[in-house]
Amino acid sequence: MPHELPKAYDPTAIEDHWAEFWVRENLFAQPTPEPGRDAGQSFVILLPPPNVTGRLHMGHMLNQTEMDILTRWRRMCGDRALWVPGTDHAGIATQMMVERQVVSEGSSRQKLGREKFVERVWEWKRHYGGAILDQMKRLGASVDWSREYFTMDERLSVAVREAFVKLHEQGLIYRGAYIVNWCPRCQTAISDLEVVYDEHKGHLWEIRYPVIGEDGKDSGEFLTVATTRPETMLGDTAVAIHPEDERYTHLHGKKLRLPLVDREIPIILDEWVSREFGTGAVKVTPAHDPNDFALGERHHLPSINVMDDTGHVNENGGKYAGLDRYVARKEIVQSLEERQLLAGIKDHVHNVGHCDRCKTVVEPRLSTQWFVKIQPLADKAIEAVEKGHIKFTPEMYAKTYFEWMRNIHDWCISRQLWWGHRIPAWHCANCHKVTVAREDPAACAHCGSEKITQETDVLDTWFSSGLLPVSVFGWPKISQETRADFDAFYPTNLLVTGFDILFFWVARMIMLGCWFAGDVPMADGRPRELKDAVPFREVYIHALVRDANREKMSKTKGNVIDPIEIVKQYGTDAVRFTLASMASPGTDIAFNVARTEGYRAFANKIWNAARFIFMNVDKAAEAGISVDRSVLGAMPTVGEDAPLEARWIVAELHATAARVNESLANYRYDDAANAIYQFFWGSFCDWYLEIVKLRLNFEKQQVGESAGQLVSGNEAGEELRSPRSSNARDLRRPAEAALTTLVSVFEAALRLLSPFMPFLTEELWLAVYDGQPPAKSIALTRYPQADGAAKEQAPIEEMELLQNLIVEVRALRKEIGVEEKASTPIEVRTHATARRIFEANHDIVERLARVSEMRIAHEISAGLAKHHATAFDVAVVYERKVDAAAERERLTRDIAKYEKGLAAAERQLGNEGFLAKAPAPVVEGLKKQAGETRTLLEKARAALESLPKG
RNA sequence: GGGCGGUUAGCUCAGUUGGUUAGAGCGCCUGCCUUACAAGCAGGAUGUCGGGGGUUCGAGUCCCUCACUGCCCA
Repeated sequence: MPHELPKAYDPTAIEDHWAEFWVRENLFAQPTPEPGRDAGQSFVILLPPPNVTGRLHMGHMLNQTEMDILTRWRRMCGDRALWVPGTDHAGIATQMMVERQVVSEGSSRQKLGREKFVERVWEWKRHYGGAILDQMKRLGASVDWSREYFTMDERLSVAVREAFVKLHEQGLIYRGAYIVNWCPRCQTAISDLEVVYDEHKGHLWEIRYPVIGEDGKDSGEFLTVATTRPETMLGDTAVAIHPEDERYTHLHGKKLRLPLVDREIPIILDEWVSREFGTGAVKVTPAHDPNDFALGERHHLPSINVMDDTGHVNENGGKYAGLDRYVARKEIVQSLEERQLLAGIKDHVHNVGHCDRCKTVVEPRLSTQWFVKIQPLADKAIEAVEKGHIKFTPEMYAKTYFEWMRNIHDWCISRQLWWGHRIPAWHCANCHKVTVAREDPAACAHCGSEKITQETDVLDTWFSSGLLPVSVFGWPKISQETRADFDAFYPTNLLVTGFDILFFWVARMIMLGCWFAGDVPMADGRPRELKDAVPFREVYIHALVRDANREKMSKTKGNVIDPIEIVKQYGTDAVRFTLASMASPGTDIAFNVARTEGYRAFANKIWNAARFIFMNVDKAAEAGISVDRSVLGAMPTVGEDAPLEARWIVAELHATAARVNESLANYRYDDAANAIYQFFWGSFCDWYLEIVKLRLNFEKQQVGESAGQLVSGNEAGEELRSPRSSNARDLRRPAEAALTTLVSVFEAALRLLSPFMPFLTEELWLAVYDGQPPAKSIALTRYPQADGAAKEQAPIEEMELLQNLIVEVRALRKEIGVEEKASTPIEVRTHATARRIFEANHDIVERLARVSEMRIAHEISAGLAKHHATAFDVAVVYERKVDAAAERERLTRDIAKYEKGLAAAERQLGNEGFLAKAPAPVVEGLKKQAGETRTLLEKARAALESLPKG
């Protein structure tokens, strides 16, 4: 059956097909292992669940490419590989999106009511929620789709509820009025992490507060306070000064009259106050500032909340009630000015917190929320990393992790939303106590009253995603019958993610995982130690994908690259390879399509190599020669009598496989990708394919044409024989052997490449087997592993010598202007070892350097242009005059280079300290190199002198 | 304000415990449609490794310092 491939590789023609095939065939499903049967080593990765509302961006693609490469690689290495996909319900984001939709229909969330609104969100999810995973399918992610989860699934909701109840039982959940970050637009509390700070040019208003005298009337004196948020003065309950601030000593114990509100407030003394900032007197608003709240606690001050859920002044604001906070600010400043209570306005740059989700300025506000007392969980999480149970790559991120973990604040987990896991707590109208329960209670657990209502708040989205490593494998319902998944797959091996969710997600998973998995005994019944309670053993943090100019991609800048678009243009494989080759740990990726173009060319190169190979396989078949398929699928080997190029390419393949495996083990995707690229293009295509053309001679059965004939130089006419000449009686055998090596090396190289370029390799691999593949997919074959014995140096060194000769001849030809098509004789002066190699492989030199005849000579004939290497001198026999000026320039440059190098080497070798202290191999290496440089220098100098003058 | 990075060829980046004359891709220059591939082949040019100081026989690599730059936290 002839293989017919189009001349240029068109990824769009095959990618959709394979993407669908992999999903349809459920190729990457990893079934639950049979209990009690050790099915080998697991490799488990959890996909960081994208928001269900999300669209795939470049960051996702990088993340997924890295995970897919590792998963495919481990799977091919024989591990029980499992990559679990899913989506996050993304509380605020999803609620906002559906809310907008509802509003556009003329309705509203409130009009619909909670139940109907939540049903609408589910409906939305059913229709559009799969979009991002569909995009993922298109990228070829080798996940187990049968295990797809959604954080609001029943199964995962049970885990959320169990976690909450358990923490509550352990006294680690509390509810109370505290200052939280309030988003007036989302109308919910948000956690510290969800606040992003932006530098903002604002003002510092200085307000004069009248001091009340002994008589209870205004004394005529004022205390001036400075504030960036004058509207919060409505809620002031004190003014604080530093106890040792001499400017204000006389005011100790006095009271002030709060302007506009006309409330008496005390002057309090606290060392927290900075004497340098503003006027050294600070207004205290416990209900609207975290520092003030702490001050209020210390000094037992009342808290007066003056803001409602929407950021408008509430009834506590007197005549300002109902005004938006910024309108109120304006009016208050104006009123103060009218009353001559405004001492000044200064420009002031400060950081303002914004809602991570909607960018609205956050209002710190006193409000009743649910919190997790985090310290006990954090302690375990710190220990897990300190003791090395979890390893970070790059290691640097462990520092960031510790920094945050050691300064952690209690986690505000309640959100005033409708979309999410509703907090399993019931308020009693009778005794006002709270009942927290696994099953919905019918009555108050404290007084038995049936007048109970469920808490309306839902949990922070990260509470459920933080539980994923335990919940996707069945926690908390882990019984004798249901524990196989947990035993086989927990802890997961690796988490691959961006640093942006290091605290949001990674840290929370570590805390919750260590906390809850610790209660699950090991498969053999032993108690689980911390090292096995961790949610993952390693964390790989990848960089940010930026645009080609290193700018952060953002919608407002308009520099966002849509991965799907770029994939359509260049092919998924090329984009994946771009990301992999640039994914050096710790460095951001400047995504440059020029690189992608280069890797599309790489894909095309491989495609065409395949065309060449198939063409020859077909030609051979016509001559009755077929490839021995039984040798495919393993690591290729060759006998000692095989031609140099065969021994060389096999050695290179083994060396490359070793390097790729090692690089991947260290998350060096860039090293691995570059090694494969170099092998495929630089070694396999540029050298091996060109040489192997000499051997693929199927049609003609004549003898002695290419083998055994060698023109000797002036060596007394000695006839030299090629080692292959003994096989000359049957030319089919070497051709068949060459074809087999060619195909088997190519097949192995495809497997090596397949985690990086799954589509192209799938297509070509199947073509290699011509409809009779040993597996359904290349992804289910074995990954090439280097065999120590096959990694020999000799063929690599011999080949290098040959390559040097060929390159020198090509350069020489270019310099003296030999036409590309012309073949010329060459003269080579060399020592015995190199001579043997050159002579044995003269046909290679002849073909690759367009040499008509290789003459081994004692001396290069006078007048010929020549080049020098340490092992040989070579000249091209050609009548055209040497460009003496250009030659002089080149030699002068070379001489300068050699002199510099030699001087440096001799300086070191003359240094007694170096000789005494440097390790012997280094000294030996330097001596050898100095010797070689000296040879080259002498040769170059002689050549320069022998050049015709002028 | 605290913490953590980065600075290597025109561009984007490698350079793992200090060890020979610092690499790759892209781009650039020159010549080739050599029937696998012009998305190609062959040849070529390109660096005071941010500045300064130190440790060492030896520093792109370790230490100090300065400059510029990015990120995280408050």
